[in-house]
Parts: sequence; C-alpha cells; structure tokens
Amino acid sequence: MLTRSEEDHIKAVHTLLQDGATAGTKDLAERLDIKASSVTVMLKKLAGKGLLKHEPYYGVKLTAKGKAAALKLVRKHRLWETFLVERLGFKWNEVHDVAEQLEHVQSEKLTESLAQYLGDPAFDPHGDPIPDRNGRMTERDTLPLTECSAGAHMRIVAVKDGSDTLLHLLDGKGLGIGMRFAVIARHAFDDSVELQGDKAAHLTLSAQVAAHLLVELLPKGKSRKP
Amino acid sequence: MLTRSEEDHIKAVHTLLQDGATAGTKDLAERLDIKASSVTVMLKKLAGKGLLKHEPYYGVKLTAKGKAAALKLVRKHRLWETFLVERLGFKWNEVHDVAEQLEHVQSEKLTESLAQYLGDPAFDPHGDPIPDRNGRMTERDTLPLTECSAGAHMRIVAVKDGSDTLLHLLDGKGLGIGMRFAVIARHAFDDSVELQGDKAAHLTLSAQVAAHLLVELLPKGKSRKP
DNA sequence: TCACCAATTTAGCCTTGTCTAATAATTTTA
DNA sequence: TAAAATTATTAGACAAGGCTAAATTGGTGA
Repeated sequence: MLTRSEEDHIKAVHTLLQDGATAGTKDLAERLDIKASSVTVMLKKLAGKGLLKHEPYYGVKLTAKGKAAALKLVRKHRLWETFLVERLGFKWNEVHDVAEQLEHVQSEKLTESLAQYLGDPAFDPHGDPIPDRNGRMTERDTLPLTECSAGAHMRIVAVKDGSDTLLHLLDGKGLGIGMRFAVIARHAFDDSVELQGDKAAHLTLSAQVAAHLLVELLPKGKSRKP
Repeated sequence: MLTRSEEDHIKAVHTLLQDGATAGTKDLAERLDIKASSVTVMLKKLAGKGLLKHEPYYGVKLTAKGKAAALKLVRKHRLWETFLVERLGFKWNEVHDVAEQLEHVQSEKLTESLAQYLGDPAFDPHGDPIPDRNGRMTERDTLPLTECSAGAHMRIVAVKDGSDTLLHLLDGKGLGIGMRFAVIARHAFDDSVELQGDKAAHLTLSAQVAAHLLVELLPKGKSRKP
C-alpha cells in the first residue's frame, strides 16, 4: 500500500518518462511543486521499496513493480475523468483536479465496477488511452495536426495539455474528439491550417491550436465510415 | 478547509450525538480507533477553529459551523453509498469503507453533480436520510420492528448498523428497503416476529433481526398503494 | 469524608513529509 | 582544463497527528 505522496511521486515519474523527458530530481520537484531535497528523500524511500531505480544526474527509471503502480493510477485517473465528463456533465477542463483526488481512492472493486459501468472505455475525454486492468493500452497512430499534409483526411483523437483557454476556444469552434475533417490547406506564412468538415463546416486554426490537436489519418475518399 | 483527520473527528462527534450518546473524549477515541490523548489534542484544535465546544467530563457539542461541516460529510457519504449501490452494483455491506474514502474528496461541484445525477435522493441504500445541500433532512416517523404491534401494516425503511452477517441473512430472506408487510404475530416467548408479505411471502424474524429493522407504519387496509 | 476508579489531560517522543541552508557532485562553458 | 553553473544530497528544523506514561480531575462507595 502506497501513501498519497508516494503515489504522486510514482505517477510524476511515469508521466515525465512517458513524455520522453528525463525524470531527474529537479524535474520531479517542479512537477510536484515541492523542493528538490524533498524529492531526494522520497526517491530513496521508493527505491528501497523496489519501485524505481535512481541514477543521480541521469534520471529515475521505474521497475516493473513501479510501472504497474503508475499504470493503475493512470487507469483510475482517466476512468474518473471519463465518468465526470460523460455522466456528470463536467467540461474537459474541469475534471483534472477532482480526478487527481479520486485516483487515490483505494478499492480494486470500485475501479473495476466503474470501468464496467462506463463500458470499459479505451480512451478518456481528452483522447488519452486508458490502461486496462493489466496495464495495457490501445495503441494508435497519431500525429499533431501541424504535421498533416494538405489533402489528408483525418479524425481528431486527442487534445494535448488542454488549458482552460484552449478548451474554450475549441468549444467555441464546435471542435471535439472524434470529429472528421479534410485538410484543405496549410499556409506557409503562419502555419495555420484550413479544415473542411462534413456539413459545410469550414474552419481555420492557428499553428498554436493545431499543435495541440492529435489526429489519426483516415483512408482517403472514405470521409464517413470508419 | 479541514484536514482528513479533522473531518473524521467532526463526523464522529456528529454521529455519537445523533445516536443520543454523549461525545466524550473516550467515546470518540473508541469510535475513531485512536487513543484518548490524541482526541484531546484534536478537540482543542477544533474548538480553536470554532467548530465545537468542549466541556470536559460532560461532552462535546458542535457549533452551527461544526454541524454544517458534519452534515456536508454525511451528505457526501450517503450520496456515494447510493451511487455505489444503485449504479455500480455494490451490496449494502460493501459500500461503507469506499464511501468513507470518497466522502473526503473536496469539490462542491462534484457533490452537487452527483446528487443531481442520482436524482437528488432523500434516502441512501440503508434507508438513512441524505441531508440536502443546506443540511436539511427529510423526517420520517419510524420505529423498530420489535415495537410494532400485531396486525399493523408497515414498510421497511431502514436497516440499523448493518453488519455483513445481518445483510447476508436479509438477502437470504429476500428482504430489502421499501418492502411492505403485515405483522401477523409477535411471540412473547422469544420476541420473534411473523410477517406476511403481499405475494404469499411468509417470514419469521428473530428479535435480534427485528431490532435492526426500522419500519414506517402504513394506514390499514391499504396494503398496496402508498 | 476519604480513598479509589474512570475519564481526561499533559508531557514527551516518534514518523511522515515537507522546508531551508549548506555542501557535494557533475556538467557546461570560457 | 579550470571556473562557473547546474543538479543533487545532507543536515537540521518544523508541523501534523499519532503514541505511551504519568499526572490530574471528578464522581462514588464504604
């Protein structure tokens, strides 16, 4: 059984590694909003419990045990986010803090009942994959919309690091996970992107916005059927 | 903002007072499963925050502020219990520990969204009243089945202090909240009670079981309609 | 009324997780 | 390559919330 702080540290390590960053003492301190010296102490403790390996000035790696613990937390976090959005009517940007609390509730039965209740979803409301009970996630080929060439057909599958203001903008344009578009043009001048939706919907997105949208390419011509 | 331990203490005081017991240092220590000396310290802290008044050797009383805090916790606890049973398929006896964790999640919006999602229930799966957002509870005239005279028509509205074994027994007999019965007989020898349900269901309950069932009397003759 | 028993509090200690300040180790840069 | 900058660790302190042991308080029975 891990304490709340131990769980927070494990998850922070996992998130950093997932993003391709190194998980050094300093990086963890920033992410957890505590001092580096506190992180040092906790890393020692977690290494002692066999959850991670710590190589100073190089970074932390999770052991299999640590990885499993992290994935369990990610699973719980994303299941709760799904619940909050799909059942309780929260907006994308309102769920994080609450899910952060709910993910620490300890009950195997609760987690699995919730998953089943939600229909064992494979992706959360932000489009991020939800690990199954064994820690396995559905893989998808995605790319940022900024790297999508003109003429491509695609579907929006995830929103990266959605801040309040970004989500507000997307809401305003009626954009959401799962929507399909054709890329009409990419303007070299400002890297903005023009999209054409199914129903005469025509949109222009700035490079900043496009960079936050992950899309999945669709076979051409089939603009409707999956 | 209260800490988890502060919340636990406040709720323990409230529960004891609710049951008509006095909330002395020792009683609280027993209920919280900590030592009396620890309770003393915490009571001092809570009194300092204006949540309760402490009269040594006499007992603790909650202030209006303390009462409000306690009712908020009770509300959250019972809403979560309702969610767990009605939506996730938990049994009566499986919900307490999980609800104990969930009740500490801090989010006004979560609480109210959950309440709305559940249809603003006035009673939880054990039949206990759920305080509304202002702390008000629906009142009901109830009495233990042991005090119900022969010939009376009644409905089971709550199960007091349901242990695993009691709930298992009730399940086995097909008994649940909301069911209507006529009291056929009360046997002086062992205080057992005989009940007659709508559909030829005939049951005998021991005094021990009957004492745990709270019932609401129904106008005679109307065995069907509320 | 006095002595005892139970309830309560006080005093001092421990653990967890944090902090600050000082020190050490490593990498970067000039 | 040596100084500077960055990163990490250690040492000592503190707050929260628990514990044990000892002292205190209040009620009660002989």
